[in-house]
This record gives sequence, structure tokens and C-alpha cells, in this order.
Amino acid sequence: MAAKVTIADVARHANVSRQTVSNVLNSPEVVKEETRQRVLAAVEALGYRVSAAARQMRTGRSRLLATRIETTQDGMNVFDRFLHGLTESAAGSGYRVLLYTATDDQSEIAAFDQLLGEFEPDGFVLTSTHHGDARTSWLAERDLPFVTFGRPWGTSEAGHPWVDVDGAAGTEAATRHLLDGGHRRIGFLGWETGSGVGDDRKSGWSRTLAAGGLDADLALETDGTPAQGQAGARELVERGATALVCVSDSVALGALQVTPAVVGFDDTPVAAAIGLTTLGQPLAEAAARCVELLTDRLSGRPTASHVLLTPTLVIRKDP
Amino acid sequence: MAAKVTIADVARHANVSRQTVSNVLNSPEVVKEETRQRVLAAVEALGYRVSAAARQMRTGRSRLLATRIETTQDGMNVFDRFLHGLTESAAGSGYRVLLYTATDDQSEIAAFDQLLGEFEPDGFVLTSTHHGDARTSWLAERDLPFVTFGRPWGTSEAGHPWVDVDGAAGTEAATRHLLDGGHRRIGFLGWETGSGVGDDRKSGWSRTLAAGGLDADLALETDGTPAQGQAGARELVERGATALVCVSDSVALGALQVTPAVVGFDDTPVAAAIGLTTLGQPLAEAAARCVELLTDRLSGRPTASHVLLTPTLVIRKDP
DNA sequence: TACGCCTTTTGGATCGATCAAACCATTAGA
DNA sequence: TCTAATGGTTTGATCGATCCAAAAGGCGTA
Repeated sequence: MAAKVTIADVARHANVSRQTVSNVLNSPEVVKEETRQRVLAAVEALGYRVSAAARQMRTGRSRLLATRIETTQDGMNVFDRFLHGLTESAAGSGYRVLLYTATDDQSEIAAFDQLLGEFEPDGFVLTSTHHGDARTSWLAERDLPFVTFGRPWGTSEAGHPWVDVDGAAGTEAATRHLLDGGHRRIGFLGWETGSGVGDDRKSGWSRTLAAGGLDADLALETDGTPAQGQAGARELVERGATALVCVSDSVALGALQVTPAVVGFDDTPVAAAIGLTTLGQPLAEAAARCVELLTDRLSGRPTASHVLLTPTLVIRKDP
Repeated sequence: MAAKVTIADVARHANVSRQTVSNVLNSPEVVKEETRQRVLAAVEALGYRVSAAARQMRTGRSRLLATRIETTQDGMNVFDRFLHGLTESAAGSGYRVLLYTATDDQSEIAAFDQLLGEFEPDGFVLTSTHHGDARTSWLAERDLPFVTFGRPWGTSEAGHPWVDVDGAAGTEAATRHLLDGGHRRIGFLGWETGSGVGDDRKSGWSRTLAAGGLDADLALETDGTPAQGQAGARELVERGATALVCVSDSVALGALQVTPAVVGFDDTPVAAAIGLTTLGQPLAEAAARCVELLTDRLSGRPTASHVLLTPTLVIRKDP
């Protein structure tokens, strides 16, 4: 294994001092162009890379972003694609993604505490925000940099930057698509009331029907499984529904057993595989925006307070 | 934000020297029990945690494991569950998982090089091994610690530790299950020859039929999509097949449009959602074994050369 | 009492990068 | 001519944990 190349080696090779090398890398504008070139050539020649540990020692910044890797409950989630985008965007800004696991808010806070003591990540990216989220207040109290993918539900205060996908806009597009297809009795299969995401998605459906002068009375709550999706779909169809907007692909999958005019949400692999029309979230962009908000804040640049992205209707069969 | 607690603070609080605190944490056996207790109490009281950066500076070990986050091609993959297990097991051994992205072997090697210079991960976990894998030889040449999830295909040398799931054993179980169900003409839908994983899975099917005195003649290659799965299934059924073993859930999904007696591979969310019988990989255990092999090697303990796990047949409907 | 042996503790040096401040020319201003 | 300012570069000190060599303390034995 090649011996480690330090900043002193580069300095020697370029006939300058350590500090000058450091300046070339961190504040190029204070170094004379000719020297800069010479140092860069030495860096190249020796294959020098800054030691993250040594830099962190001195500056207190680790260039690490921490995020929780979620347990795939029903597996039809979207997190892995988000995580991929996050890793890619972070790398583009010179950051790396560090993973941790947690089972609930409290254990996640414990993970924050431990990570901050050991690896000192510069920031956190939180997912699955929910009502009464203990994590955001814990981080905010300590003035630690973080972004959430998911808006802060419940609290009126927008105390921290967030990125989210506009669920209501999505279901509005879905509902309009079904209306365009000639449907007039369009139902909605949702989650239990109180889930921020679920309520948001439902609102897009109801407001679109209302805008069209139609009753938004065909709605049912489910636990999110295909089984309950199927049962719910059966009931709504009996009550006159000819088409259904669903809160997730998982629910839609069940509904599809009852009627073909179904729109799901999330564009999971399942939807692609079975040809289900659904709403795709711009996950790579969401991840990029998360990194952007966080790194802006970390470098003291003015930070947008939040970003709301619009999902795309992916049409796979005629309703 | 609370000021950082250093080892010197702990030493002062417990009325001992820095070195004694360090000994309590790293070589407890050399410290008198009473002193040990006093130091641990101080650690607890002050909420002290070792600074990973400072330790790494001195010892050269980062307690970081790096792994690539894969792009979900057709999305029906298994990697996210493996990654979750990896993060959890690593944490249990005092390691953290650091992510990077890459598009091919060469860019992954570039990522190795960069990471080794900057964050100095103690080891790598590689997935998706394949014939002529440039990554393993690069790492092996430099004597860097790594494990692969996936056996080294092609090369006879077992030069590095690996963990894999026995695909042949899986398809053998699947084929036997179909035989038990009364089927005698069982087909196989695979990938193109040359894919190590695909050939392995096919071999379990053919050897089981051979052992039962049956011809293993109903086999076709596909590109792995549901579309080709469906086309292939149609052809095999025309040629007399009454049941099909498939190389993946994705292929099985297509085959399912043709005949109900289908077994998939991977137990993806799709399989669970549509009630497909399939082979589940013990991903959490595979991840745990990867961490075990790697940390054994890192601490100089004797290391098993490899681990081969057996998949489980998940029966969801009668063939 | 002196000596050696063993356990436990101590102070200094070190890892590599960056900060703060000093240094050296050279030029502009009084 | 002298001082002040400027641009460009260099020199020590530092971050926190660990390694190293060596000192201090306790105990038993000659």
C-alpha cells in the first residue's frame, strides 16, 4: 500500500510551505497564479488527498451528512431511490452520506447524540416527518443543521428548511385525468385521518371534484395494504364509483382486482411491473434540493426556507 | 450546543490522567477495578464520547465501512434490505456505513481511491460480483480489507472472503415443490448464459429434474423483464410445460400472466403483493456475516473464507 | 534498610491540516 | 528619506486521542 501523502510532502515537492498548499486548496485567491499551478501540479503528481480526519480535527467540520436508513415495511417505498440521489448529490458538493438505523423518534435522537459525539456529522437529513415529530425539535433546540424530506406536519412554524412533494397536486392531476376519461363518480382510498401525507393526498382529490361541481363523498380509509385496498374498492364500486384514486401503489394494487380505472401513488417497481397508472415523485431532484438547502446553510449562504416539488402522472393504461 | 467533552475533561473529573482514561476504554484489563469504575462514572456524568477523527488521526483506523448504493434498475432488487442489515450489524460492532455511488467497475475503483485518501474506510463491502470483476483484484493487490456479497464468479481462486446465497439450492427447493405438486414438465426461465447468478440458479433446476429422471429441456433465456418472462412462458407452455421456475420475481411476474404454477426468486415486494411463491434470501443474516468476516479480518482474528446461505421457499399459492 | 518486581500512572511526542500571526519584499504616500 | 500599506509566503501552535518511555507506588524478601 502506498504510503500516505501529506500536505508536507506536497509542499516539499512544490518548494513552498504547508500553509501555501493549504491556501491553494482552500483559498486559491490569495495565492499567486504561478505558485498555484506549481502546487496543483505537485498535488496531481503525488496523488495527494486531504485527510478528512485531520481537517475535521482542526476545523470541526466532517463533510459528513447523516441519514437514517429505513426499514422497508411493506417494501413498496421510495426511500432507496431518494437515498441514491442523496449520495450522488452530496458527493457533488463534497459531502458523504453516513447511515444509521433507528426504530422510533427516541432511538433516532439517541443516534443523533451518539453520532454527534463520535463522527460529528455536519448535518442530518430526516425522512418520514409526522405530527409531533420529536426529532426536529431536538435538533432545532441545539441549533444543529438539518433538512427534512417531508414538510413539518401540524406545527405552523416553518422553523427549519424542508423539501417535499406536493401530494395534493398529484392527486389533483390523477383526479383530473380520470375526469378527462369520462368518469364522474370517482372514489378515494386513503390512510387513516391524521397522517399528514395521507390527508394531503386526499385533499387534492376532494378539491378537484368540488371544483368540477361533483360530490366528494366516495372516500374510505385503509391500513395501506393491498387487502384493504381491494375490500375498500369493492365497497366504493358498489356505492357507484367507476374509478379510484389511491393514496399509494400498495392500496391501488388491491383496488386493481376490482376495477381497472385506478391511479396509484409513488411509482414503485410494482406499479411499473403491472402497468399501473401512478404518480411519480421527483426523488432525485428532491434529494438534490435537500443537499442544496443543507449545504447552503452549512456554508452560511442565504437559505431558501423550503421547496415544494410536483409529482408527475405516469400514465400506463387507459382508465 | 454543549461544549465538546474531551478525554482530559474526563480525567480531571475522575482525578486520573488522560492515559488512564484511555486505558479504561481501550484496555480495561490493565486498570484497577476501583479506578475503572470511577472513570466510567465520569464518562457517564460528562456524556463523553471518543472523537472518531482524533482517534483516526493517531491509530489510522476510521471505523468506517464503505459500500456502494446501487441504482435500482428495474427496482425489483434486494439491495435496500441488505443495506439496512449491514448498517445495523456494523453498528453492533462499532462501525458505521459510508455510501458512495459508481456506474461501473472503473468508476467504483476511482471511488475506492478517493475514499481511501480522504476518509480512509477500514474496509469495503462489495455487491453484484460478476465475471472478471476488476474491483476485487484492485483491492486484493493493495491488500485492502473487503468482503463481497456474492461469490467470486469465474476465478477459481477464493482469494477473499465472501458471503453468498445458494441459488442452486433455492431453485432445487422450488423445483421439488413443483414436483411434489404433481408437475412433471417443469420449465425454467433464466437470464443469458454467462451471468454467474443466473447459471447457478438454473443448475439447481436442471439437477433436480435429472435426479428425478426427468428431462431438463424446457429452458429459455430472457433479458429479465416481465415482458420477456411472459413471452418465454407462453412458448414453454406451448411446448408442454405445466409449471415454471423463474430466475427472478420480475420474470415470474410476466410468466404469471400465462400460467399460475410459477415460482420466482428474491421475494421482492412485488411477490408479496401479488401472492407469488418465491425464494427469499436471508439478507439480514447475509449482511451480518459480511460484517463478521470483515471485522474479524480487521481485528486480526482468524477469518472464515466464505459463507454460503440457503434461501427459503416462501409459498404463497398452490402450484 | 535496601533491593527487585509488579502494577498503575505520568508527561511528552505524535498523527495531518488549519489558524493566527509574523515575516519579507516591494510599492505608494507624506 | 521615511513610514505605511500591500501582496505573497512562512512559522509556530493547535485540535483530541493514543503511543511510548519512564517514573511512581506497593509489596515482599534478603
